[in-house]
This record gives sequence, structure tokens and C-alpha cells, in this order.
Amino acid sequence: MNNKPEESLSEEKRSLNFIEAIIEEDLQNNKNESRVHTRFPPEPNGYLHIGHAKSICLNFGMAEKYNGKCNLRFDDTNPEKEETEYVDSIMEDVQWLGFQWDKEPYYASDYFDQLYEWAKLLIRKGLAYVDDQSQELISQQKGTPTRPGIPSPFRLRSIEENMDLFERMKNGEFPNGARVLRAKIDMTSPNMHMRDPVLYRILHAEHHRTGNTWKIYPMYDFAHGQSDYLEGITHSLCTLEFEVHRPLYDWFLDQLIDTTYRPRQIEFARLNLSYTVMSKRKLLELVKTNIVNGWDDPRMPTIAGLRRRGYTPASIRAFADRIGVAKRDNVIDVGLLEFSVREDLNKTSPRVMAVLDPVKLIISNYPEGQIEDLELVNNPEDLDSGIRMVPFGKELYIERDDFMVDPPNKYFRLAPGREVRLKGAYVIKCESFELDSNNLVKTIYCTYDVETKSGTGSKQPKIKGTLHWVEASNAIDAEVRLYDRLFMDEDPSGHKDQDVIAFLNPESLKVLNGCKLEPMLAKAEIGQQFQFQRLGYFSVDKDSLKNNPVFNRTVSLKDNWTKTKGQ
RNA sequence: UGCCCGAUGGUGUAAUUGGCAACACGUCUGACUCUGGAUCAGAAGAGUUCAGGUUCGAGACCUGAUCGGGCAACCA
Repeated sequence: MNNKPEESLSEEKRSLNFIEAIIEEDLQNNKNESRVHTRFPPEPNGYLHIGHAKSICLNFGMAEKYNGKCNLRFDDTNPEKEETEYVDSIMEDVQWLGFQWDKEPYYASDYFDQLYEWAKLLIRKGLAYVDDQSQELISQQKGTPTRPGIPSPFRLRSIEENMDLFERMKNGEFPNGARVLRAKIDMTSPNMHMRDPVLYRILHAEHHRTGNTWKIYPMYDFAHGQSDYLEGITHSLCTLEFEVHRPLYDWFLDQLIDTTYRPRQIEFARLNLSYTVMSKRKLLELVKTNIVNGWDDPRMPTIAGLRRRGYTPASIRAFADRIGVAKRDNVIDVGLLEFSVREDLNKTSPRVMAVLDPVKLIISNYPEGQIEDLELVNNPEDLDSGIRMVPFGKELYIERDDFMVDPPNKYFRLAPGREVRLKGAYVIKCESFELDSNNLVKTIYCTYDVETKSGTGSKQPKIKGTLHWVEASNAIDAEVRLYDRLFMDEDPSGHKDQDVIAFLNPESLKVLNGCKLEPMLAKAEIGQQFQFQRLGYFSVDKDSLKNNPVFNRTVSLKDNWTKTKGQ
């Protein structure tokens, strides 16, 4: 596990976040035998995104830090939305991030029998009843946050009748929506969740694991706390919107369990990222409407998308570490995520030469037909990475951006009469250039000075600019995909009157063909990562073909020139 | 107009029993550089939403207000 940034952060005396403070207090008080057992409880109804990554790092992180355990539990109580495809992707993503759950993955559906028994216990205790009313009626009677609700006419049904009806619900005697099982709590509670919440609904649907054995399914509230209890969870971390559910979480446990052991729900603020949408519903919509190419489209904030984009597990963990946890709403600058990958990739990825927008450069005084192999350092940040040979010759490609016919004086690159260093090769001087019929530069003619050869050359003049290049006859062609933020608005979901679609960035994907790469890249394998010198970090996409590798730009290098240029 | 949360530089997070606000990203200088990257050195930027109160002393405690978020799915 590459966790250098994490290490360096934790070496300093880091103050505790509010969850760590609670855990340490519990530990001191010997609460729950001083165990720490957390869980990551996704619903398998979509792919995990960077917001889940925060939760994963938190839950598994707390377990690691306090020598505890962390379960993976699928919260699969709604068969209509859940699929095994999602279960698989979630397991893959959690492991890819570098975490391993305790024992086997668990499922709320593992507890359906126990939950059913508990529901009957509630009925026997006179704390639950079957309501025959329609959804609309129940919702009307619920009142509003400012107005108390009124009791259902079925609230006073006998225990026997409730038991009978509930069993028949279970047996599938009634159609969807005909009846529900409700807790009998308080229809006037200021907390809407305590106004006789629904415990079970009738759903004639096939469940991804239990198939057709169940005709009734528990609601989240009736399943979550009890599942925590059954798994021995001590600290049940969830996001802020569940804060008002906590009294109910505790109420069920108090009614159903008589041990002193209790899991405790603690809420934290979910992650928001600028220029990004995070709701599963909206992400699903992007996928379904083909605005992006699937859940793992590199523009998606999904873990699968980030992975395909070239983000590393270590960089995401470092990111999660840096953003911290608290209870106030927050919007993290995507720049911080980008910083985290750059930081990681800078130390680990080999440098290579790639010209994305090639223009031909001819060195007039270089021997015709001569090719020489030059030694290039693979990664100056990691001397163990060694060197490689790169062919150099009379005809090269350089980046179109690296030549200007009439440059401003702060331009350190090539221009008529100016000198520049070719990375790892020679200093060249531009003598002339040729335009095509569209007035675009077609060929640049230079001369070189043999004496200036990198490393061995006797002349090492001070030269401001260094360009990357690729020798023409040995270059391989590639497709390069440049990604930009998917949305142009800082807070695309923050507009009540407009859908996020209105803020899509039309230039979020630019596909470049005919890019020229140094020959060793022909052997690059899917998922491999490189720094294209002076351009950014790129990783080999799964769409790559034998003779047409495809590279995704993970993130560009920081670039002061674009900044100066823009001023 | 009910209940529950929250409020600290541009953005996040910190300040352990109250002792004159720290760290990271970003921004701006400068050095260095065969990546306008990295690295290194430095700077600017908040007096902690507001008003009262407790105290020798409050970002921390109390009261009230303001602002923001959440809660009325047979979703999670």
C-alpha cells in the first residue's frame, strides 16, 4: 500500500476529528467491551462514487486505527432497485481502494427471518399494527412538520388480528400496497419519523438474493439498526440526513433487545465536490441518457470512473484524509482531488515523450537517414526507475503549441531565430518554417549543434525552454482522450429551476487522433500510467487496440504558462 | 410558523481541562531546474455570523437573533 501522504500526515500530532473523539471516549469508558466495529453499508442500486470513498475510508480507517473490524454490508431491502451487478462493482471498488472487510460480505437480506420475528415481537408487545389504508391516506394522516398527524383507524386492531394479517401479508395473500405494518409510536411527535413509521411493505418482487421467498420487505429504518446489532457494530457512521432517524434507530433497539451492548449511530457531513454531481439518481440519468459512456466513463465521479481515468487508490485515500470529517456542509474544490493524484503520480509514473498535436520539425544539418539512441531518465523523482533508450533523428514531431511565428517575449519555446533544448537531445535553432494553404505551420526547419548533446556534450548553453519531441520514423500513433470537468457550473445541482443537464460542459471530452508517441509505448498495457512529459499524467484505456493504443488524460501538469498567457 | 443539525481566511479542516487562531489546497513573490512540472524559501489572506452575558481572560460556556442545511418515500 502506497500511503506516503497518509504517513506523513499521521506522524505529526494530528488532532482528533469528532468521531475519533467519540470513539476514544467510548474506549475509555469501556463501552461495548472496548470494541470498535464499523461497517460500510451501501445499497446495491448503483455504482460507488467519490462520496462513498469518503465513507469507506472513514469506516475502514476507524477500524484500522483502533484495531477493530469493519464489515461490508449490502443494505438490500428494496428488491425493486437492487442488482447483483452493483454488488459486484461495489466489492471490486472497495478492494481496489485498498480495504478488506471482516469475514464475508454481509447482507441485510441475511436477517430477513430475524427481522420478521422481531416484527412479530413488536406486534405482540402492542407496538405495531397492520394498516389497511392506501399510501395516500397514510401520508395525509401523517401531518406535516408543523402540524401533528392523526392516528390511523386501524391503530387499535387486536394483537391477534395483527398477527394474522401480518402473516398473511408474508404469505403473499395481498397485492402490493394493500397493507403495511406500522410501528405504534406517536402520531404527534415533532419528529416525522416517529409518527408510526412503516416497518414492512408488500412487494411481490424478485430479490437479487432471496428470490421469490419474500412477499414483504422491511424498510430501511427497521433493518439498519438491527443489522448493526446483529453484526456487533459499535459505531454506525452515516450521513447527516439520517440524524432525524436516530431516535427511531434507538427506539427499535430498546424495544427489541435487552442486552447492554448497543450500536451507536453517528452522523457526518457527506462530501460535495465542486463542478460535480454526486446523487446516484443523477449519475444514473447521465448513464441512461448516454451523456456519458457508462458508469466507468472517466468523467464520472464514480470510483470506477476515477479508476479508468487513472486515479490511484493511494491518491483517493490521501484525498479522503485531507478533507477530514465534520458535521457542517461542505463543498470541496475538485482541485484538491487533482492535487492528490498529481502528488502521487509525480512520484510513481515514468516519464515518456508524447506529442499530441504534432507538427513536423526537420533538422537540416543532421545526417540524412541517421538514427541515434539517446538515454532518457525514466523518472527524475525516482532514480530506481532507471533509464531507457529513445531514438532521435533528422525528422521529428514537436507540439504545435511549442512553436510561434510571432511570439511574445515571455514565450520560452521555439520561434524563428530562437534556440531551444530538445529534452534529452540537442539544442536546436529555428531557421525557417513553412505554412500550408490554411496558413498553418506545416514544417519547421532547424539546425542543431552536436556539441550540445545532453549529458555528454561539451557545450551546455543556458537555454530557457525545453521541448518534448518524438522521432518521426519510429513514432507510433495513438488516440488520446482529454477530459475536462463534466459541468461548467460550480454547483450544477444547486439550481432549483434548471436541471443539471443545462450545465454540461460541451468540451468535457476531446478525442485526439494521430498523436505521436515514443516507440516503447507500443508495449504499454491497459491501466499503465505515464507522465507525458510537460503535458500531464495519462493512463492506457481499456479501449486500446493492438495498433491503436488509447490514452486517458488523468490530469494535466500544473502549467504556469497558460496562466501567464491568459493574462 | 414545529423539530433536529450546523456556522472559523477563497476552499476544507484544527485549536484536548476557556489562555490572545494553526495546517492543507489555492493565490502571490523569489530561488533552482534539460518537464513553464517537481523541489526550496517567503508573503498576503480570518480576529472566528451578530448581539448580549459568565470570566482576569471566550472561537470554545450560557441566552437570544441571523443565516445555511435536513425532516412530511410503502427509497436508502
